[in-house]
Amino acid sequence: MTTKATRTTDAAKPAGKDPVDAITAQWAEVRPDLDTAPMAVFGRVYRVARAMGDRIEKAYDRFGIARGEFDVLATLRRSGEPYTLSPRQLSATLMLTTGGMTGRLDKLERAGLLSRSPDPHDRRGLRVTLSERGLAIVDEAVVAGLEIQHEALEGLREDQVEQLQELLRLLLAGSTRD
Amino acid sequence: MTTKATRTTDAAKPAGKDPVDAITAQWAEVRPDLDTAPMAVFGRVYRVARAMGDRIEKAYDRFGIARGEFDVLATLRRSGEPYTLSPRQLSATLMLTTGGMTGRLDKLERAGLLSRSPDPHDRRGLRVTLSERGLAIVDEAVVAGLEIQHEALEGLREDQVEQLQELLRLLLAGSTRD
DNA sequence: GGCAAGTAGCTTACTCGTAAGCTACTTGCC
DNA sequence: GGCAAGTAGCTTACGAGTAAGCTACTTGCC
Repeated sequence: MTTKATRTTDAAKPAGKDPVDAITAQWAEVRPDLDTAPMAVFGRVYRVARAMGDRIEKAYDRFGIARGEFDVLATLRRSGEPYTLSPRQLSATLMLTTGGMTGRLDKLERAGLLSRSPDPHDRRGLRVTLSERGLAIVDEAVVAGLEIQHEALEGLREDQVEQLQELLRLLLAGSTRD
Repeated sequence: MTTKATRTTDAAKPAGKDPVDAITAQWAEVRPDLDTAPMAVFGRVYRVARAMGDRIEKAYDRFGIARGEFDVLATLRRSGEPYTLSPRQLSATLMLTTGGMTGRLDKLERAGLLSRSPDPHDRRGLRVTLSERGLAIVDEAVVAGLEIQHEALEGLREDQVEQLQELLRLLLAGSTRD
């Protein structure tokens, strides 16, 4: 299945030029000594992340939550019943400072999507629990988000998605090792 | 990386589990009705973007610039001599509001890496020009950044990088169309 | 030529994140 | 048991972005 576009810049593969091609071409012109291949890879990664982040943010709008707030609800949701975690677990999972988590929890608690209660076993700690409304909203929102993501993958065949998956796994490993 | 996580070519799902696998597995448990494949793709994209952003930010530290500031300098640099663009062109290219661009230019001008001068043909406008120091710094910083990115790609063979490139091109197209 | 509409860049108010420091509580060691 | 060190969550100060509104200038149309 490897119809790989080995030849660098011929009329090889389907995809046309995109903004990242324009940028790397400009670099090649002014700094021909640089190997711009990595730039093209990560440039596209950044743009996909940003574009999809914006789209999904917009999809969550109608549920009255921002993306970071969805992430909190989703982390609680996927932890399973009783949908309870500590602020510490949440901030660790979401790679957020504890101060940032305090803010998100404040907003979500005010909106009635979760509640904070004292941890019965550790008086320093709290237990954050999804409310019924929070559960309902996250269960709808996750579907809405997946739909957006699914659409973005429509241009890829099944086997290409799998291939991409494997390559991204390697890329993530390389990007986070040490 | 460690030993031989590079046996990607066979039926065997090669690379070991990563945090994204854990998340999708959790979702599969509590919501077996969902197709979590898109989540796995974009989850890795987000994580790569964030991890590499952090690394590169750190690499630019020694040049005294933040990543967003590098982007401004880089846009000027790759535009070629005389390294001059308008704030409007910069904010459009970098997908930044004009207010945000004002702030970045303020910082960079204060640091002596660029200068603002009136546009001789349009008295509303400005021309932003890279200073000699700005040029020197961006030329060093771009190499430092590429080095980080190159390292992150070490776990991939040449042909895998090309394949990834093509797939990301499709993904970006799907993520930004409409 | 004159005026409405558009554009360039800056300012202001606000949001959401971090870093660092605080208090309260728990843990480990003697 | 008692105390130093560690941990949980909140607060404060700050940074960097957006959205919206401002002034100054340009453009297009009559």
